[in-house]
Amino acid sequence: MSDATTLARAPAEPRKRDAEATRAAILNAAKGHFARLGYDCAVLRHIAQDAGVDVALVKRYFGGKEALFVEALKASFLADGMRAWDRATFAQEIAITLADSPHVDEERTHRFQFLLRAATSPTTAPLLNVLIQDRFLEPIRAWLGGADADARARVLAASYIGFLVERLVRGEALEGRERRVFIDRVSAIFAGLMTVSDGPP
Amino acid sequence: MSDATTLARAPAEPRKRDAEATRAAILNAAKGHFARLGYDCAVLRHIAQDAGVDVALVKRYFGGKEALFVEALKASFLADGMRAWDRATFAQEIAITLADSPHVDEERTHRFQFLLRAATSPTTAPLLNVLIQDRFLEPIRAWLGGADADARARVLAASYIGFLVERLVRGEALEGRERRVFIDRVSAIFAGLMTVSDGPP
DNA sequence: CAGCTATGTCAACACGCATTGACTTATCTC
DNA sequence: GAGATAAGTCAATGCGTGTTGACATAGCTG
Repeated sequence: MSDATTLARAPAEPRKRDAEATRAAILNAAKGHFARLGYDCAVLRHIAQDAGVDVALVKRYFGGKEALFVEALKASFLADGMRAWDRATFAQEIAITLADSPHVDEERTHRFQFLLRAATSPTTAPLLNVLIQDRFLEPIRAWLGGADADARARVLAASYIGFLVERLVRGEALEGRERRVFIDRVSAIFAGLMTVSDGPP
Repeated sequence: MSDATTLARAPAEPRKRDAEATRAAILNAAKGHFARLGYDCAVLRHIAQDAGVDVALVKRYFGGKEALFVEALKASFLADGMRAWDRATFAQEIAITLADSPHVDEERTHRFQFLLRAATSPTTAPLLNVLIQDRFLEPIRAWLGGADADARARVLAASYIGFLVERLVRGEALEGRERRVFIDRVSAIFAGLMTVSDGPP
């Protein structure tokens, strides 16, 4: 396998010299690998190979693995934030996505998987607190609005992550009645968190 | 640091020769390390050192890292299952625990962290499907009972895992009003999942 | 075209880890 | 008490990884 790939890759394209482009290619490959494998299991060599460049370039452009990780994490979150979700369909839409297979949605949930992997790796968890607050919790909080938005955002974010994990280990879409009930229950939870509480002000 | 511990440990106790005991010590240390660090970041040498034995013994008694992991995982789940929770206070109790710092509860949630870490490591995730079904989802399902217990158990388990992650990255207890609202919302979710649906049979 | 600089390549190094087999010694049996 | 066997120790090996600096060359600049 190893010699096959080596031989196949070698004479392909001498690769145009373009700093911007290769930097972007590395970053892009890194996002995927970190999201799929987490910091500890991701391998620089594989990332580089995926981007079609030499490993040494990640040092030149990013300085090291950890720096690359931080950069990729930021870039992943820059994407769209808590964009204009339709409040009427939000809960249902998310629930359906979560009932599906993890593979149908890879593009959109990549950044959340990234977050999940980062949060559960003991190496990277310490780097997260600020980013979580600023780019994850805060947008959700703002989008939710109303009283106690901070606590509600916390619960919403946590549940979401949990469903993400569940979908990850489940590996395939839910079917039939279980799927329907799952969607109902999950969307009920999200919907409940969108409404402001009945408690004292 | 290294020489200090080495010197301190060396002349302490020559360690009685007891296969059962050392095997148990290794397993016990392993449970803690795997739960805290996950499979990939856990280090056999540290586990052995923690158990007060030589690394070579984990090979003798378990065969290798992966085998030790599986053993520890099983042992962790054997503990008590979904034991006799009081249905009246269940939701509230869990919510309070989740609002607290992850450190106050280490003993009881160790096995769930173990599960979480195992589920989110790409190396060990494949080993989990059966165990998840048999020793995690199924007990919850049985405890919940009623219609659509499988789907509800799924949602309950997923939410719980999510809250666990949130508490993990939060690192400290919630305080004041945010804490109260958090507890209310979370226990509402769990309570909701305990009641059988209003949908069609 | 000559020469310079940014860009890309290569081969090694250092380190941590799991694994392994040969060696030592306690504990038990006859 | 002598010998056997289980229990524990030690040092070394091999592999994968991040990192690094020396080297090659494309593409621009004068």
